[in-house]
Amino acid sequence: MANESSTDTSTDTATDRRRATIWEVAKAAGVSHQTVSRYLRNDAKMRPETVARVRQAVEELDYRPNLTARSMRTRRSGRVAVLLPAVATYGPPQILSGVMEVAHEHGYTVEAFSVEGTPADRFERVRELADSGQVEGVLALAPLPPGSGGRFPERAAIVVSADYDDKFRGVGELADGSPVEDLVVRLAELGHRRFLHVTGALDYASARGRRDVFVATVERLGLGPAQVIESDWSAEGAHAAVLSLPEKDHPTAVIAASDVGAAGVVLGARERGWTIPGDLSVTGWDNNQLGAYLEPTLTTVNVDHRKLGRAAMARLVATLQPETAAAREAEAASDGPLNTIIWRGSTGPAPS
Amino acid sequence: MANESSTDTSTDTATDRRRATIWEVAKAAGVSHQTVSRYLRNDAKMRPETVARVRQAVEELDYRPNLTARSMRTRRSGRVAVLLPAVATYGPPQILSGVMEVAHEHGYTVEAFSVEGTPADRFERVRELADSGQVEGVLALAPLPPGSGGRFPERAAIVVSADYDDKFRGVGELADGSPVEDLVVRLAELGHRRFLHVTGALDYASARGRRDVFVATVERLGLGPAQVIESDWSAEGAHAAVLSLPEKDHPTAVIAASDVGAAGVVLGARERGWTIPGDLSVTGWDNNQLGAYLEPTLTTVNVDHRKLGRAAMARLVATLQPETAAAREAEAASDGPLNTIIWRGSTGPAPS
DNA sequence: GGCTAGGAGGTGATCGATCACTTCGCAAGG
DNA sequence: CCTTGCGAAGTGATCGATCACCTCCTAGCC
Repeated sequence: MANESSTDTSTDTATDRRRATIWEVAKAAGVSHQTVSRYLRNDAKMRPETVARVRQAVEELDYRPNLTARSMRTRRSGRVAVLLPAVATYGPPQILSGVMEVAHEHGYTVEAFSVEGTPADRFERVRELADSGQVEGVLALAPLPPGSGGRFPERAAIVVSADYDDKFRGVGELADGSPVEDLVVRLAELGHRRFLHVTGALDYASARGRRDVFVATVERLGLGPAQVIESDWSAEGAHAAVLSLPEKDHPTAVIAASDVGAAGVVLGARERGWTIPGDLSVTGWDNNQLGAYLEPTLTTVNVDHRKLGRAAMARLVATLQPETAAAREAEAASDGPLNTIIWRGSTGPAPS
Repeated sequence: MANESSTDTSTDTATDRRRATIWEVAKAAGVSHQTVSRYLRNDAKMRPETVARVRQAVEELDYRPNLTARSMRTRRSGRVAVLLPAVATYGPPQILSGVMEVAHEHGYTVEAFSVEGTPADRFERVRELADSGQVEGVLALAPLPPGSGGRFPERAAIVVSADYDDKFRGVGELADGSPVEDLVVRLAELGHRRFLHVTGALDYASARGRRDVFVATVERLGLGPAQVIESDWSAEGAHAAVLSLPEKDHPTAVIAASDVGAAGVVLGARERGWTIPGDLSVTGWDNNQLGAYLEPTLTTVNVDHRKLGRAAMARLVATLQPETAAAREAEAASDGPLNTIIWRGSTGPAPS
């Protein structure tokens, strides 16, 4: 509403007032340009008096190093590219916050790219970026085609393809499906014996991860062959899955791969006359804010997206600067839990 | 799960295989470096034969222009900065998608920054960015302090502070509160006469915008002094607001500033024994996916975030390249609606 | 034939920093 | 007294493009 929006400074001011160069600073300080350069790079071997003179000149002229010139000479751009999926319908910005935090902490600036299309398209884009020499590294927050790992015979840029998929659902070491194990174990303690997992779209690595953990856990607990119905994150898919269940000996606990899917499960259960959590316990994933206001309130998994982003960029930085690998360790060590389960009203003891 | 994650190319390959320069291309093509430069810049006045020779040399050497060197000479970085709020809990990535789309369409790369703290901190950061000469423009997707508009006496970079606030809720010309008017009018047609608006946090421009439109519309329709209760986007605040209403002649329609707030309203109404939409109609904002699964399903406002982002960057580009201002017009003209109301079960005729 | 116009391409300077050497000055050691 | 060593600062080359200006050549015209 206020008119503070859309402000442009007069372009002429911009043009004629050029920033001072290292030479001008040198002249003002009565030293050589190289001495100024030393000052900028914090070279230890300078007389305090000289340092002071340069410092003053820098301040008077409001000098700032031209990073373009610097990076031309040093052949280091100090930039990393982050590839974001273009079509993310879900995908918290906190992940990007975490990414930027770590990048800036290590002196990198972040260039954002988005890319439409298939994983193959993305792969091509990443190659291009890595090959362009514009950036030192590429962090792909969208999945690349399976097996593209070894296929980066490119130049300067190093690629870390993080384990995220199109919807920013984390998988792999960063955010694996392990909470599924906790969910199943706890529900088993509550007496549940027949479990069902309604998956996300299985071309998503995270969906596969959750399914795999589910299957492994159910079998480990000796709860018979795991029941899995493939779906696609949507409520409709989960809804249909519930309707397809047999009336007799139907599952009493459903692990959905998303909150939206869980909502579909609840809807389907209602239509079949099953009460929740009386006849059926349901869990979701994502901690959607409205989950606490569903009827019943929804048990879900909360994901610390910022931490996810931090870990991803820490990995890239560690690859770029092996000597700073300590950073990555530190990052890994700073673990509070990445995922926490929030138990609410949609889960309860198994029906007797 | 797959081991395609975290891949680093051998650094030595990166180091020794330097990209060919314009000079090497020139030598290979048997022309001068300047001719190669002409070829790159698509200079019209070249003999087709020469063009072919250069083209072949470029391909053979897999040459690509060093953009750092170019931008050093041309003094144009081709980069714009986008300032993202660090703490956004809500804030769809589609907005960033839209921003990047338009930037890339116009040949800019996008540098992402986030910033913690107060609007004043952000303002300082924007100044710094604009002043650094690193970027040609800054797009602030977080609000700056009121009145900071005229205070950018900086160099090259031009600043457009878009009308977004900490939670990416759009306001102003891009996404004003006008859907509020439609909501109120339609509900009035359904017989409602006593309206209540539960605001978002009023330091957010978008919250103020929605409130202002609400007040204006209610008064225009002659529905008496508008009833407004200040809240903060949260469910708790909205919940408390409902509990504070009088039993007699309470409002029959509540416009909440967010879906979460609407959920709080619904909860409060339940506790008071009011049915929805029988005794009370409720509307939200944001089109949270779970809104369709609340009891009752939630009427809400869907916002086209990608379009929002496109419009914002189009504005910046138009400022940077006034001659291309056509772009902005085109962007503005390509309007499907930015906001659409989704009517669902939480709204209905006024109680008789 | 001579002169001009303009197409096509070449030459050298330049952008603003860092790097690799060189130089200067002073003190310690032989 | 000369040499050596080293701290401190200076000189010139360099990164890879573009810009400004110059040269060459040929066609066209009087």
